[in-house]
Amino acid sequence: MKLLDIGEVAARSGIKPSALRYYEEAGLICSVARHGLRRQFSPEVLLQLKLIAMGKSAGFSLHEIAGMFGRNGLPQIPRKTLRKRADELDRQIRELAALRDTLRHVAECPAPSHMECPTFRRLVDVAGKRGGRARKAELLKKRGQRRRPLTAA
Amino acid sequence: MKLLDIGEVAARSGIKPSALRYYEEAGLICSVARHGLRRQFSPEVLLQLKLIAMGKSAGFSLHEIAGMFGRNGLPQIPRKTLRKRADELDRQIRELAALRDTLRHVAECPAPSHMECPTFRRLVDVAGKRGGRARKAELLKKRGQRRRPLTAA
DNA sequence: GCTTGACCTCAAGTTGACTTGAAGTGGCAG
DNA sequence: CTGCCACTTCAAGTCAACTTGAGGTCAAGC
Repeated sequence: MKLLDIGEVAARSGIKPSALRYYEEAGLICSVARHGLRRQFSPEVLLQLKLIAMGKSAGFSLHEIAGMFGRNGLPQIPRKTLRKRADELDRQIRELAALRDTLRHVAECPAPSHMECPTFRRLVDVAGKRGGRARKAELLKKRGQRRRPLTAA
Repeated sequence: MKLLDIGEVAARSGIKPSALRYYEEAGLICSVARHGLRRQFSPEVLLQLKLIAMGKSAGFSLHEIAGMFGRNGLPQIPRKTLRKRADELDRQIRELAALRDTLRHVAECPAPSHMECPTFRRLVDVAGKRGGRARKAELLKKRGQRRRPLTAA
């Protein structure tokens, strides 16, 4: 199993070396050795990076992701928590789908003002309904964080 | 149509007054009048805020969202762009679904190391396949932004 | 053996999205 | 008329997630 140095990992993952060092510092990934000064990564890290990218895309902070995948990059948290996360993702997926449908609708709809188009209002409402209460509770609880970078970048 | 002052909007939307002012400053919403010094918002703004929340949840930056919904909070951009956005959302939804499935799988799977579980690997791979090329191109193009906060907060 | 270039560390800077604090304003209840 | 209190502005602070820059290391090719 040959090792990769940081430039190689960067090239294959599309993540800059500086970010990779930052991730290592943050405990999200770890290099398995050094060649001189140079970090050597196992190819495994590419999979971990994919997981990290997925997590970021899902709106989790690096800190949360770090907590999600323990030491070796494999998830090591209570099943219950995992299921809760999955449920949250379901909610988020529904919202995104609503936004997507809204955009598609707007792209087609010839109405002069969307605010008056019933289809538009219904679409927007859909997003709010599901989990509205839960969302509010979460808001009150989490005062002051959850910036959630969207990634995809 | 009665107007709301900022505290009222904050209470109904769950967004702090300071953030609302910030959004106004950024051109995402606008107050329709002043009562003394106090901003007065049309109830319409609540719908706009919902759209903004959806956009944030979808991973768009406030700047992007501002570009998405013009002046009065209604989308005013080329249909083609809207459709492209919708397609991007589709991709993102697929990724989130993959992450969700991965989490659910991990919550159930009794394998000692997930990295060795074929189901796990397949799930993770799914996310990467679709749009890998497109993603890379975007990366090269957008150097240096797209931090994407996740919101949902 | 010398250069080169990809790596290293560490501190400081950047960006986006807000929040916080100080100092002021003004409508309205008493 | 007097307070009060929710609002106002503006500057500065904060936090996450990186990036940038200065100054240094070292293995490999010439």
